[in-house]
Amino acid sequence: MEETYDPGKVEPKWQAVWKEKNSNRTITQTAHKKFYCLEMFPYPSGKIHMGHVRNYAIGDVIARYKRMQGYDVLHPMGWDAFGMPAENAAIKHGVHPSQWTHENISYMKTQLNKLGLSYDWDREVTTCTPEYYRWNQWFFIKMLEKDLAYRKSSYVNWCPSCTTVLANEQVIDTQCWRCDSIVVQKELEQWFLRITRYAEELLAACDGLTGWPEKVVLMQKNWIGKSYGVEVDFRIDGMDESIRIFTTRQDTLFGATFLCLSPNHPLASRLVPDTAELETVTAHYGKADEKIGLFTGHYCINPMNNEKIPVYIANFVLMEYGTGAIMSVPAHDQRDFDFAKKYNLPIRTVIVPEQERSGSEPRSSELHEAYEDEGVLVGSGMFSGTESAEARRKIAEFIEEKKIGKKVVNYKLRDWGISRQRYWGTPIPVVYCNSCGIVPVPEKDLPVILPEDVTFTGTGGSPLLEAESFIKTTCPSCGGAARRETDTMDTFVDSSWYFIAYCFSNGDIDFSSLNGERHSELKHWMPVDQYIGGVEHAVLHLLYSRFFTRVVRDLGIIDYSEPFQNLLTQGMVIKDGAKMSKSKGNVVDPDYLIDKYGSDTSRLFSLFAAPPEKDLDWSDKGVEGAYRFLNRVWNLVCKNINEIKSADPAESGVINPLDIPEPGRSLLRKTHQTIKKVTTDIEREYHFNTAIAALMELVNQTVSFEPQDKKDWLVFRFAVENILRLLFPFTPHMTEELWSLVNGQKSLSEEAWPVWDEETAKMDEIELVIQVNGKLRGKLMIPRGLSDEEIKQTAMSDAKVLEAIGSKAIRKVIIVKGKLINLVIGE
RNA sequence: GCCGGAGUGGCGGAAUUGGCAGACGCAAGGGACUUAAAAUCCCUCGUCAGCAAUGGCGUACCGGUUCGAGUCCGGUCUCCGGCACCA
Repeated sequence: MEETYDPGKVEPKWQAVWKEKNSNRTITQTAHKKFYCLEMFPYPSGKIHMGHVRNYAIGDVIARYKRMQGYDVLHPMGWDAFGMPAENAAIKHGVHPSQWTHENISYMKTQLNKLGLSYDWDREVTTCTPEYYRWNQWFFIKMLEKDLAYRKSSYVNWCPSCTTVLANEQVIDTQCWRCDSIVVQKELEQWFLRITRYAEELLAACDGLTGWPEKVVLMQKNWIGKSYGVEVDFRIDGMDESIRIFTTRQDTLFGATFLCLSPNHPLASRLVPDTAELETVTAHYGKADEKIGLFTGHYCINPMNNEKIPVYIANFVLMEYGTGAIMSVPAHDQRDFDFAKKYNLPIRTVIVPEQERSGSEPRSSELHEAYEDEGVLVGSGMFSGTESAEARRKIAEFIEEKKIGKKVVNYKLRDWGISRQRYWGTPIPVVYCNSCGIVPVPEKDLPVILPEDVTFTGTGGSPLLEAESFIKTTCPSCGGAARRETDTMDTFVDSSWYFIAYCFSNGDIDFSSLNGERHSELKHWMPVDQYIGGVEHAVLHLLYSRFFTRVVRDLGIIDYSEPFQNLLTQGMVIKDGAKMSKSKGNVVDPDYLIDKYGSDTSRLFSLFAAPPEKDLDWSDKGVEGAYRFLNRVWNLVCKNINEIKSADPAESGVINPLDIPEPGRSLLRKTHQTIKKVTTDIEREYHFNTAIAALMELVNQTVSFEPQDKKDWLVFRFAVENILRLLFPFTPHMTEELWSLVNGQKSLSEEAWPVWDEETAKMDEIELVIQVNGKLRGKLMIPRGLSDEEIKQTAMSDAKVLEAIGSKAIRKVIIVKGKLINLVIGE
């Protein structure tokens, strides 16, 4: 019976058993409590990395733990399968993106199964299949109907050599990541989703995200970026035209000494007809290095004091935020200050710190930098003497009364541009007809299939531009000749609703003909109870998903607004002080690790080395330690298997602690304490590292226990059975094998999570810590339930304590029940 | 610059509500077993003083509150993350 621990034998065996028994299938019983456990699905890049192992190990422990607790668990997995790398592989190696992607998926799926992850593969989704992406198109059509999708012209990163648009992430230091050409800004017609319609709701609901890390909620809030301010019209002198500016600092309006327009502002080209001149500023638009300005020759009138101030075009003014025009108050804004210094413009102080309020004169000459803090207004007409915050309120009122502007709320959040000039993505389902214009593809004609028969050159933009049979179509409206949209969707669209797709049984996604049963499936499983993934998605993916969930809600499909009840952002896997990455050459290959130690060891180490939300420092020696521990457990069971089996299982669960002498009694107590500790550690923010540490303590104590008689063996068996149950979610294969040796037929995956008995878990005696003036002076074992006076007398009987007290008088006695006594003595 | 987070042994990390600092693991040193090695087992392991019992010091730094502070408050330093010309 004394076999050595061989994960290479044990792990495939149990993976086959689980598959055969279909242990991981989703059971939907609406009367049961449900738990939807979801890990972020991977991009099928080729192989999984340690970050995946960590992410999925965390999710698998939670899923298995919840199943043992009697929940119906939904634990699905899928593939975020559209995207650039597949297209690059096509260009580089001549393999079709579809083939490349599906081969990767197939390999990575075997890797995930080798890790023993308990996914219900019946619900697998792959976003590059027509069955999946048709719903991207369907949602897009629905959003068009609701005016949530629209087309507009905007500036994008354009590589003139590859003739394609680049995502921001693909622009490295103003150069194209592929060909190193200088990327230029180009105005293009693009499709947008109107996420800004939900800006206020998305922001307000942030406060309800109590199951999310505060940091992530804050990042979402900052990204949405709400601010309160005013818009004010400045009339252009000598023209029947005015410029509308936005500011949050209307308290500084009297300090405006010039006005700046974005080079992309519609008025810019009218005020500066010389395009060459305007181009000198435009070329530096949005670049943080230097401030470039151009005087337009025009002036406008500050409506607060009727002052004439010059109008500039300035490269640092963003067209995308506010109105694309600002008033410049160099005394109280560092950017305006820098600009004023460069172009020799006046600087006028209108806010002074509180302590300088008494009769201060404006002191523009002294300023070395802008004073951006709050203060008291000076030189501001009827508002002088008012404190900043109060002045902002009053001036906003004044502006509205005089009808020179209005109060506004602004958001940094912009509409989501989803057009990509790439092949490997969801075709945007619209056609362009010469007579009807933009026509959506009717629902019945979906999906618009991405053609497979295209050529990849890497130049000349998307291969779809050359696919005449795809492009040429007929207008659904008039039947005339029409051209298809050749842009595809941003892949973030795919991942914005995949968690809803998993709720359909058998992977049979269908939003358009929801009957009662299908509806109730969605209702039953949504929202996700626990979502787990990397913090790098803290803004985009999570925000898009929150947006999409609301759109789906407003289509009447679900009645939840928030997709993810609880969010766990796991830390990175670090080795030698840096994130594991191919370029750093510090990767550990999961395949190698599984071959050498098995997946149980790999899982255990990645869960033990750090709490999930923190970065994990990889240590090869630490992995050895995890492997050693599993060997200890293995030997603990195998070396004692006959004695364990002969202890009656019916009795071992109901041992009366009073019948057991020490040290068996102590082991029994430890077992109950460990059940409690592991359970509460998992419940408390998934602190698996301390849960595993507690199990190691129990294993150590069990190993050193030497049973003397039958009662002792009952205690031993009880400890062993609980070690296996508690360890099962972490290392399912090894514990299944040992469980089958100890307990026969029933699989551990069908067993319940153990419960502890509070009374047995309690110590007979407590250790009393004795302090004198807060310093540790002694420890004593005392019976539970002594009175305060008895505790004091006991403490005072200790020789070391008496010595520490000496002849001094006791002034005060502080007793913490069951823990500590502090004797406070005089000097 | 703004907004977060974190600083605990040689290392990863524990310490649940203000109550024994360093659980558990790794590394290191010593020993047992062995012809030998691996594996395994036992002991030591914050720091200073001491043969020892024991005592002093110690959770980035300075100060405060408290009978008592890794934990709370004020200030300083360092590191990490996010955003960044958002008017």
